[in-house]
Amino acid sequence: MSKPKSFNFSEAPGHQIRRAHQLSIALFMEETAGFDVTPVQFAILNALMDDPGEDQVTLAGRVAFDAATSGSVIGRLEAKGWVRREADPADKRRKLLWVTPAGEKVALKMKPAVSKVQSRLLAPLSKAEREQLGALMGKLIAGHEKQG
Amino acid sequence: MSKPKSFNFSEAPGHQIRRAHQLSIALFMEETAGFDVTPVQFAILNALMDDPGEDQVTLAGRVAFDAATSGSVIGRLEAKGWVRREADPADKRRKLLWVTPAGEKVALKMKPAVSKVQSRLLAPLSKAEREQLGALMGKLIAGHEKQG
DNA sequence: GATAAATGATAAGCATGCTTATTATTTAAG
DNA sequence: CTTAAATAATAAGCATGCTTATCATTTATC
Repeated sequence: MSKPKSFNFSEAPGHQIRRAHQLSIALFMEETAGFDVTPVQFAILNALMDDPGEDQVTLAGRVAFDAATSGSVIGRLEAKGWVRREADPADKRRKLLWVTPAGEKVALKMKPAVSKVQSRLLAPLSKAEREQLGALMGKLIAGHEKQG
Repeated sequence: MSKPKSFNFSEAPGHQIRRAHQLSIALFMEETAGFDVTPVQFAILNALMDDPGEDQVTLAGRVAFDAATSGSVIGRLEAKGWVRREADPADKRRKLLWVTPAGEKVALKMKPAVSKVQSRLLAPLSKAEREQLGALMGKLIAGHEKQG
């Protein structure tokens, strides 16, 4: 309706994505309040449970984190006693990572809440629309990963 | 193919959105390198050009920023001489904002680069898919704004 | 008109998220 | 085998982005 003088902000894809990200994090924090785990921390905990003993670089790549950032996140997880870090005897540059039993317990206990975040986030869309969105986002991301 | 033990991460909407956000920012920084303007700073500059003399709260709401965050972002813009802050004589709590001529010049000069960010971001999608994505994201965001 | 509640801005504190630099270690090249 | 290049981790620095607390000002209430 309104003709913006400079830039149609609300329809800009970058802005939409930022807003969606903002909503996603807010819902996560709301649903998982009390666990004291951020979305990023949960992502790392979760990824590590799938591949125990992974090193930081591989892990960071798999969840698409900056290596420096994931290092500090893992440091916080280690401080909470949810992740264990150990030097690789075969390559002393590397530090291998394991989720501790306590960390695993927390991650498992959080799952229902995390599932609820997803359904709440996508609640405004129909089932068909959710699948469409997932497919489009997947294609968009994959398209950029190829020519990384 | 692989059956994840814990959580299908790459397909989780929150993760997709985070990745897309990451890509969006990276493209922005790449295309606008040399301007020394972050996506958030451009957003504010741009929003202010549409509504000169706006106060921080209204502005923050319009671009969906946290008030504290937008305050510090505006502080940096002010330091660069691109935004002018002035106390509202009618309500001394408020500070009204204007884009300076220098700020306006930078914002205008950046526009082609910003447009390119958008086309590069959406490049993996067809025209129809881009429109679909925009519509779905718009619906998702609007759905959450309603029950804010 | 004094006082309580609300509002706008800022500060402080924490957690990403990035870049660049540094250090330790390993691999590759000669 | 020694030196150069590459790699993994960390540190430091900056910019979001949020919460909570504080301060000044304004509005509402009695």
